[in-house]
Amino acid sequence: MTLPIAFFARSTLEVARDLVGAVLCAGKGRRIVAGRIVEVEAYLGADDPASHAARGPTPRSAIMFGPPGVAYVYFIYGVHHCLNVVTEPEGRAGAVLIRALEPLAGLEIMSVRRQRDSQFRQRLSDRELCNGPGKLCKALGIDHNWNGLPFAPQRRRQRWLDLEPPTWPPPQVVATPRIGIRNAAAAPYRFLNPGSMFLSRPTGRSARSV
DNA sequence: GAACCGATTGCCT
DNA sequence: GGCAATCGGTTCG
Repeated sequence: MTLPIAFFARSTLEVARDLVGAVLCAGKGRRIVAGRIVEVEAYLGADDPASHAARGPTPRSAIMFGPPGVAYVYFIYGVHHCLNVVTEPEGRAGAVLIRALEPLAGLEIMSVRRQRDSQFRQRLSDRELCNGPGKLCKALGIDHNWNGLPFAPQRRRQRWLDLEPPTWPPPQVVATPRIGIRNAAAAPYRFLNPGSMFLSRPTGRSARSV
C-alpha cells in the first residue's frame, strides 16, 4: 500500500516523524532495491534558516513550494546527492531529508553501486550500505535525474519511487538536533529509531521521545 | 561573471 | 581527528 498524497500534505515535522519505519522502494530498469527508513530530518520554510527554502523560492528550491509527495534531489559538495520528500500543501515549503535506511532488498545491487572501484572489492557490510544521505542515494542509484519524481509506483517507467507505511507496531521515534547544521542547530528536527543499528550517527544524549 | 560555500564522505595521519 | 574532493547554486558587484 502506497502512502497517499494526503500523508505528505501535512506539517513537515509530522511527516518526518511518521516516515520513520516507512519502506522506501526505488526501481531503475529491472533493478529494484528497498530499505526501511530509520533516520530523517525535517526542513521547513521561511522560519528555518537551515532550509534551502529559507529565502523564498529559487530555481533549486522552488520544488519545495510545489505539490507534496514528490522527490527533491540536490547535489552537495560537488560529490553527493541527497533525497528529500516534499511536504506541506502546495504553496507552502517543506521537505524531509532521508538520512539512513535499513536495507531490505537488493543488497547485492546496493553493494556494487557503493563500491568506488567495482572490481576486486569485498562486499560492504549491510550496515554500511545506506547509513548516510549520500550513501543511500548511491546505493539506490538516485541522482539529479530523479528530481521531481512522485513517490508512487509507476513500474512501466525507467525510474520510479515508492513509499509504504510502517508495519505494525510502529517503531519508537526520538528527536535530536540535525546533523551538520550551523544555524538553528538546536532545533530537534532529526527523527530516528534509536534501536536501529543502521543510523548515520549515534542517537545522541539529547534525544527525546516524540 | 566572480567569489563563496555547502542538509557529505572517505582517506590520511 | 583532520581535511581534500569537486560542482552547482546563490549572492554580490
